[in-house]
Amino acid sequence: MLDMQQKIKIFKALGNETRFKIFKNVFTGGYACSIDKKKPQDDIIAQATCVTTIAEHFSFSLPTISRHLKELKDANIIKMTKKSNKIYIKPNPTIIKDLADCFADLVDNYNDTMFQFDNT
Amino acid sequence: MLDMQQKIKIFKALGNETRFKIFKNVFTGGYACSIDKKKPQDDIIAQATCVTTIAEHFSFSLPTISRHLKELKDANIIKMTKKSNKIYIKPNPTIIKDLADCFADLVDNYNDTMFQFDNT
DNA sequence: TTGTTGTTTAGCTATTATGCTAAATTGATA
DNA sequence: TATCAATTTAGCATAATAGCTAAACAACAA
Repeated sequence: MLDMQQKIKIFKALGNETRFKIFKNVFTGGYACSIDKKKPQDDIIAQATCVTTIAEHFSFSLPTISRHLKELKDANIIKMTKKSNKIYIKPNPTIIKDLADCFADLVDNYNDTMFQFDNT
Repeated sequence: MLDMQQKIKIFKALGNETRFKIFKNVFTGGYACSIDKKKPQDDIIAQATCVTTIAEHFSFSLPTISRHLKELKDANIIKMTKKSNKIYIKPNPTIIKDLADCFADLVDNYNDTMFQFDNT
């Protein structure tokens, strides 16, 4: 699935408050692109959002948000699709699923083999 | 369960190669404390490991590893128990379980409500 | 008491991360 | 073509991170 370096990249990306908030909102649909709200049915990625819209939710500058988004993209947490002169941002649920599975496996494996631990 | 700041702390802690390796090995039993190997049955936390033993697996200095362990402890990822003049390190599986659950929920919620996404 | 082992703290340096503004780029539109 | 809107790149300042060595501390052993 995910190799160690990929995992570390994901953790690094999510270990920053601004990026974590972006991640959470992108995933839970917390953002809506103002333009798309007017004509959702016209657009195949109507539920996606764009860079400027996300930046509006923060007090940081647009370039700063842009760079945070790049990091989330490089960690494969979000997907960015250019359409005309805008970039639509979507979550990448498969990678988060992989991460959840990897943690769950770790815990399962731990419970199976290390039951003799005293975890007080 | 975990609030946002706790999650960010966990991600920050795991977003470093050395700490990630320590975390992985502590969880999977990759370390064994040399002293305890001689008399495992005598010790209630025989499967645990200690600071010096972990440091032996890295080319970094002992103080450096000590500080990494402190960060993992502060993020609640590991538990450190002092016994005589040694500190035993154990994983904290509950927090990792919480994290796995939180990711899994995110994905489930995403799949339920955002099925109209085109995730190509 | 003196020494030994295990660990942390202090203080330093180098690198990385995070913010900014200004300028560049890209695509759409008048 | 000129302009506008959306985004990124460049260059800079500051803060945080991660490494080191030396020194301190804590518990045990001789």
